[in-house]
Amino acid sequence: MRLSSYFMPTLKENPSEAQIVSHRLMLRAGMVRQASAGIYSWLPLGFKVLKRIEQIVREEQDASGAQELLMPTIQAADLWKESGRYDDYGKEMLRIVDRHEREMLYGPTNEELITDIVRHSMKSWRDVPKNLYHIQWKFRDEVRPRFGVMRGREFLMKDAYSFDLTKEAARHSYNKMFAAYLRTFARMGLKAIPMRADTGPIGGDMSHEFIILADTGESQVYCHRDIVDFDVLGSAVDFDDVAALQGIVDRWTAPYAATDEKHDIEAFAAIPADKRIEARGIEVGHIFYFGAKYSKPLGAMIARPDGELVPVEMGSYGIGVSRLVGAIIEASHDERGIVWPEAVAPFKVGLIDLRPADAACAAAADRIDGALRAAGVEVLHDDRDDSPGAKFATMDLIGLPWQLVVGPRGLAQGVVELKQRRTGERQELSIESALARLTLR
RNA sequence: CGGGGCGUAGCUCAGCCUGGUAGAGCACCUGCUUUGGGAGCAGGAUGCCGGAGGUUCGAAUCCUCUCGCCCCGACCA
Repeated sequence: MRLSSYFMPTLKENPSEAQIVSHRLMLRAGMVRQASAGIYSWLPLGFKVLKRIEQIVREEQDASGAQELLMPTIQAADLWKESGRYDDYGKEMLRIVDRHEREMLYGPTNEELITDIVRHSMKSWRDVPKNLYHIQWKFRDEVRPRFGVMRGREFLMKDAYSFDLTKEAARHSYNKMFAAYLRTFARMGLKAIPMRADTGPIGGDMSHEFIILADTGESQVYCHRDIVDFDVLGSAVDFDDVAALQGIVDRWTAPYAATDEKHDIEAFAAIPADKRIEARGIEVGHIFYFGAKYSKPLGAMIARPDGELVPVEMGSYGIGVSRLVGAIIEASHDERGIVWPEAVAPFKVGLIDLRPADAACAAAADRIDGALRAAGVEVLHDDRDDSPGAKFATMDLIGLPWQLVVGPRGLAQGVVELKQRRTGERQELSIESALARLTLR
């Protein structure tokens, strides 16, 4: 992509409405534009990142055996009256009346809808287990949206719902999501720590928030250092191996890790001082077992092998996809701008042509651009007629993992400069070795 | 929903107190010079001063109402 024709309206100055760093950088990098409070348009650069994150989430859900579907954003109020949540949900729910005076709502979540789908077609123990998910826009009319896309009113969320015959089977479904989440966040270059979360009226130990550590996080969290140093899961996870999966969950839930509201001061104090971590965290995922909370009132019953009808055992599993865009920036930036983990970066390489007016520079840059694209590497090629400083600053701001600088000075020596955004490390190489480096893997 | 603040050019903001032809920097357009970390000079375009009422000869400025946005708190993924 040539920057001269790409729609990427960057800002040199900080918009006054943005306080938190990810919000500022997203606006400055031209990733999003606020449409109204807590509601954003996603511009090309931001949309690319959003789709990358969404795709990683999708791949890992699929790998765990979950099946994707798509439910609507607008739901009928009737279902919510049936579950009893229509009145409970309060003003956070955006209520709409259609032309027939029928009460509708913009879905803040989908438990009712999925349960409705399932109750009509899941009748027997033979129909479970199932895990159905979708990635869809939700709306919660927050009193005070803030932090840009991290706490918007409209947000993109992956929500999965599991269906099982027994609580034991539901635990395995829960564990699958637990492992899938570890993999998902690790792939995005994040250290997400599962922390025991409030289970509400259900009780038990089956609710975890996945928290990433970032100085600007919204909540205070406490954990044992060991869990931060845990290895990311290898590629081989057998999601059908009940015992192995339980082992993974046991291992990750053994060290102390809690958010402020679940914090146990005594238990934390028992950890050796040098192993205690007190930090700020951002919740990017939440998994939850809730048994028959919805299946019972909505009559989602399945027949056991002995013929008795029982409410299906359910769990729900959310990942804040749009929130992750902000959260990743919170966890990965410096004073010059965003530092994208390669897996979610909008482009892998920023190709800077320092002097597009110079025929040799332009030819070299074009050749590199073509070679990278032919190798399947996404490139943002800065071919604008602008000062070098402006180009470097823009490229640092938008945070592409690699910058490849082509200029007259280097070309005269037969070299280009390759810079790694994260470390700032630069190296002069021949065009061929730079290409080889960037097209590896 | 309580408390506070801000709406003036695409962005950051001055002007408002004390009413009198709407400003600066950056960004944008033209030309020239420049070219390895947000360049220089010259010229140019850009605004219903958030909206509606009112006071006044005259309102960005004073008064009333309203809408929007931001921050702190409570709440939440």
